[in-house]
Amino acid sequence: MSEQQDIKTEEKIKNAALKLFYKNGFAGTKTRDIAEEAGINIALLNYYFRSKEKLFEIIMEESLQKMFTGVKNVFNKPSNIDEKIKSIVDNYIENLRINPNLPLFVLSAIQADATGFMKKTHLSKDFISPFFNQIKEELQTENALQIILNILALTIFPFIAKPLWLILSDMNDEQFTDFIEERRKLIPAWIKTML
Amino acid sequence: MSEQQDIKTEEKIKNAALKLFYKNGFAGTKTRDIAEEAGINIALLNYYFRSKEKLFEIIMEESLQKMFTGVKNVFNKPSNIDEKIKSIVDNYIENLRINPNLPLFVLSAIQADATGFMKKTHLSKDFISPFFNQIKEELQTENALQIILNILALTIFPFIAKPLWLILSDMNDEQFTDFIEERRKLIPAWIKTML
DNA sequence: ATTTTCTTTAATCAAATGATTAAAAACTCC
DNA sequence: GGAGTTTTTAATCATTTGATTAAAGAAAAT
Repeated sequence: MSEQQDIKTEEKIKNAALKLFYKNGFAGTKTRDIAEEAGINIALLNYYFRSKEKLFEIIMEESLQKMFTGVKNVFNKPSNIDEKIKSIVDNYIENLRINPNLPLFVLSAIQADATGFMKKTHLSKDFISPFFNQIKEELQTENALQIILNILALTIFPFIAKPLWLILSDMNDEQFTDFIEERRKLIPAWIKTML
Repeated sequence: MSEQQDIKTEEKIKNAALKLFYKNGFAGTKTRDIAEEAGINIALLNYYFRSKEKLFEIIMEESLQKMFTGVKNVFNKPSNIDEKIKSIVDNYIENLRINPNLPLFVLSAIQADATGFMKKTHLSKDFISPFFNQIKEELQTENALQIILNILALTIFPFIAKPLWLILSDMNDEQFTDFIEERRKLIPAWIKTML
């Protein structure tokens, strides 16, 4: 068996699918586009993944993994709040540099089918509870949820709004990268001033 | 001519189209779905709007209007920064209460076709310049762009991430509304502490 | 009332699209 | 090197989908 080759073809399809799903969503991505992008025959897509839908589910599952595994570990790490905030921001920005349109992909898919998503994912309150409780107790604030959402908003939103922001701010890609690098340092400071 | 009836049918189609485009995007929305949602024959869609694409462009144009006209006026109003920040947040939250998934719709569409969008819209640096310069000059800060993005992020992101946030925070719709109402007051204060 | 114009419908078309099939090609193992 | 297995391809199918057409129905104008 050409183990090496098998993995390569399967991976080629997944890479192509990810790229197109991220850009155009499920309905906007045609199996023929994926095949062309991957440089393979359309039938291979069904041979390896049975259907476009199954392929999408795999991409989605791995995307959720990328989006949440890192932060989950940070949430559960035994360190102080300042360190955690810094880690969360660093973690997200690092991931988003590699996959800038992962959030829009995930959030669009959830919006299109929130109930279907709920059934498949294992996300719940438990996910943020450790961090939520730490903020609430150590800082004696009732705004722990607001603060958590602020961290996510300040970090993730720029990537979601990037194409529009480039127009509004008249930046190019390189300037945007610098702009984000600046934010990476500023966001933890901003959050601290809110507390 | 049944002027009244005409407007009604056209409006029914537009309302149905907006609802479905917002939820499922352009590719995910089928003309038959729009027709069914509007309670009309498919041919009427083409009779009134020539094509699905033209209908989409109209919805997009009106959406951009809703998304930017209000803020543009605030930007250009001769008032102090604190007042402006408050107005921007109030303005957005009011609009987003009515059309919660407008931002995701617009941002997804831009991502799918950034160049096509650039050609049609008249947005540019000029849009934020008045507010940008005011912040820069009155507050002597180099972070004016970061601050503007923060206002947008803190205000808009919760609506984009709403379906996911409801799961993560274990809120229901009513609690989310209260949560946003709280933010409406908190965001201007948070921004002030950043300056 | 009758003609004319505007609106709506059912039926249909052509292209796009997800999926399958049968056969060829490549590879593995003996 | 040949049987058996896995991978790949070209061709095709059935359905979906955006759009059109021709005719019916409703309203307006004369």
